[in-house]
Amino acid sequence: MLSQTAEYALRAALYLARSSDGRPATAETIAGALAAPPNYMAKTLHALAKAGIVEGMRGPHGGFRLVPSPSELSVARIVETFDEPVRRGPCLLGGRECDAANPCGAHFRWLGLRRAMHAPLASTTLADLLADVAMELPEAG
Amino acid sequence: MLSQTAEYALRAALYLARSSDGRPATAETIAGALAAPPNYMAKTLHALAKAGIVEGMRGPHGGFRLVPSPSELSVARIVETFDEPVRRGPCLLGGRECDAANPCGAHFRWLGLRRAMHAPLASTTLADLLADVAMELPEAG
DNA sequence: GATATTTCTCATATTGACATGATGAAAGGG
DNA sequence: CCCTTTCATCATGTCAATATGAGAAATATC
Repeated sequence: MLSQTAEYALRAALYLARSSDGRPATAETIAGALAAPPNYMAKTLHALAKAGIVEGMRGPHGGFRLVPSPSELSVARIVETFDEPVRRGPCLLGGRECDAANPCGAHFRWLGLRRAMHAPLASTTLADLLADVAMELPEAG
Repeated sequence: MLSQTAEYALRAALYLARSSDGRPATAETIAGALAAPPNYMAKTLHALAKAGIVEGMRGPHGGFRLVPSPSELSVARIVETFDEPVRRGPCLLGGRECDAANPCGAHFRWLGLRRAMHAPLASTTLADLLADVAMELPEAG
């Protein structure tokens, strides 16, 4: 359903949303809490930073901070940083290219299906996912 | 959104649904019409056969035939032959495993989102996708 | 039963996502 | 100014999905 990288990114964003106590969290801390590969998590967080979803701060007491408010940050925005939503290519019914101006016979039905799948991603925010969660992190040992 | 293999399979099934004139279509014919790699298409069709979605018949005038009626064949059934829908693994909020009996804080919201994404696949049939299409194939000149 | 056709199956390349490791650049504390 | 901490970047390795190729098994036609 989601690529591994996109899921790491979503988990990291959820972590940051829960730990919004002012202090940024380091890539290593996040990776440790999420049982994710530290180096890969760092790379993923950097990609989120380039997309403006998180902000990276270097030096002691540095780390990553969530930029948008969780209630303003959709799951779709995180996922689309890594998984391309539109698949350019031949249309469902044959070999040729297919778009709105030159649609194949299944173009609009297929588009509708894809949109229906995408809609929940766009309408769900981090705050929605965390609605059942108390907004603190357990202290690590 | 879909793996390449699953998309080949969906296209092949749509091709068979349109060309349901009694005669089976060979893997080569289908691959040619869909601009797909012939050998890979054959392999994909075989996987569909093992899933009971198509039937393969060997020998002259053999080929592949769609088994269920297009109106009874959901896109989900085709896609799930190749893309595993359930992702076992650590939960969204942390490193531990997470299920209905021992849910993480985002378990049910996340489950709801995944179900919302899956529902259109399950409720859309091949007949739905082909609703705008005349049920004949153009003759290959 | 010989032959052509076509699926079925195995073996092997290629490619991109996933992951790891090392180094460079910025920022705070002494 | 030096040292530590941390992000930023580059180089490389691993592996599953994708793709290719060749041969074996089955079936219709003659």
